[in-house]
Amino acid sequence: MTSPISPVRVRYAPSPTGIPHIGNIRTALFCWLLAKQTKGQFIVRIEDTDRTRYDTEAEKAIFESLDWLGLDWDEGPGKGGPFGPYVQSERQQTYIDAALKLVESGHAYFDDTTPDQLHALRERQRAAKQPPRYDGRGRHRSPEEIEVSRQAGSPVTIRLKVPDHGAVSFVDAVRGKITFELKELDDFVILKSDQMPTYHLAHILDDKAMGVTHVIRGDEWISSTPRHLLIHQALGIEPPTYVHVPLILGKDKAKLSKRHGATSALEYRDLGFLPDAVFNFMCLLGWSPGDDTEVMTREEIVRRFSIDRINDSPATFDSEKLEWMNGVYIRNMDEDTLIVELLPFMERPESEGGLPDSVTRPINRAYFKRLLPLVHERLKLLTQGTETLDFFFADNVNPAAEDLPGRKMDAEMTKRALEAALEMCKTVAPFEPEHLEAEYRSLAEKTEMKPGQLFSPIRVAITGKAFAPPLFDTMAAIGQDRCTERIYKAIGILRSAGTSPAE
RNA sequence: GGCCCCAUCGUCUAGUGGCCCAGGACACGGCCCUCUCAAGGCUGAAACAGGGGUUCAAAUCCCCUUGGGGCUACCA
Repeated sequence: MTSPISPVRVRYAPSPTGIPHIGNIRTALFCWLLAKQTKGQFIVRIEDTDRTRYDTEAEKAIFESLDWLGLDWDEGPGKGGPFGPYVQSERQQTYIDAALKLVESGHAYFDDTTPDQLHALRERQRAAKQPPRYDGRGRHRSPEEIEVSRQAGSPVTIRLKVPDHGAVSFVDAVRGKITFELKELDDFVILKSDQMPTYHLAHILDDKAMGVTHVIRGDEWISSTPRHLLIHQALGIEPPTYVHVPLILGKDKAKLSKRHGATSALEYRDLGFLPDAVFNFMCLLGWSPGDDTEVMTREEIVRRFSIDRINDSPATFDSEKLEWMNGVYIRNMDEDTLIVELLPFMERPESEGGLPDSVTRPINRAYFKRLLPLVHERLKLLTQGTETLDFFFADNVNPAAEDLPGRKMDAEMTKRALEAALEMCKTVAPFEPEHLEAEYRSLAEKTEMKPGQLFSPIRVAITGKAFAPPLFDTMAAIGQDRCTERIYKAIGILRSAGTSPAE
């Protein structure tokens, strides 16, 4: 149960039936980590044997997610490798051959029970309070009967013969020994009537063919592992090491799914999260390095990762903590890198969260570079660039009258503050942060206001917001003329509010 | 229903029989810093699901109960 030191061959084998969610991708992450750590291989294989649920978009999303998180694979689609193809639908013949061989060796048999009959059987069992289970009726069908069904166009499957007594057990690398009674299992389908294998058959054949040493997969597979063990036995091959990792649950403690809001890696990307932060955070869901370290580089995680330290219990996804960690990563980022990340978000159309459409694209980089230090440590998400910087670019700042007064200020006092501020703004020179601060502080003294009281209305007048970067840096960056205009405008807003009957 | 898995603060977790009247992190409260918001510092509240064993000693081992989850498809 110790971590392997010899190189592993591990695979991430998603089925393209939906956008992969965090729980699913986290499994890929664990695979990747183990491969990197042991200098083994990380294989990606597309399990598209369910033709009815196949979705091109899902397949695209799988690769996009992997790319975005930087989980590069050694063998797989688009990359090739010595054991291809890495798409199951292209390996169909091997599954058919194997299934047929299992029939020949007496481990499996043809079954022509129709879906309707199966359904009726289950209904009867349910009504009789019996566990719904296939009753093995196909075991007694003669080759002739099967042939008749086949000619008649009835669906024919191949099922594995499961012994009706005995038990199978295996040692899971994270949970230890797990045993199942065989009488709990029914004869299950290994080759469907459309000649495609089920997951159970296909993955075993592929893993064997591809030399997979460790099967790392979600907890939900524990219950089908006895089936997989049985197939190995029938095929006369050794099973791999099983590593069942705990599931990731949504806020309601149910297995993560679409209805939990943002659940795919790609959604987090679009929300403004950094791949490194998501990577780091996901590693900590179901694994920990053993001390209190949480923020780690990829290299550090690769070095410290171990199967022994994978948790037994499921984790609930807490996006608040992810947001905090994203902030940490943003703060640790150098400015030039951050600019590159931030610009695309701010240059999106206004309707998609970008700067107002009136602001010309591309954004002036030199100006942007000057602004970034003012907000750098305030950002938690890349999408927040727009809201924290928009007033530097757009001149349509339009504060509401009731937002202008600071704490413990009435409209009259606010107006006085702004009028004094306006006079100074027109003439003060140089228009530099230190000088501005000194001047405005003495203005506060002269007008017998607390600095905060004077600064508050100015801040709102200039930025349109109660929360903004340091005032004088902001003013200097915006420039004397634009500041003057904005303060003037704010006074106007205050005046008309004061005279309106609604007040 | 049956089978399987799981069970430490709200959340992620440390803890592998004594170092634990349980440590860290997020979130939350207070204080400090401060032109606002952040960031930072200090600090507070907050958990071993319950019951039985085993042991000199249990969050840690065993059993039961309870709770949660997964599976029970010609889906993966």
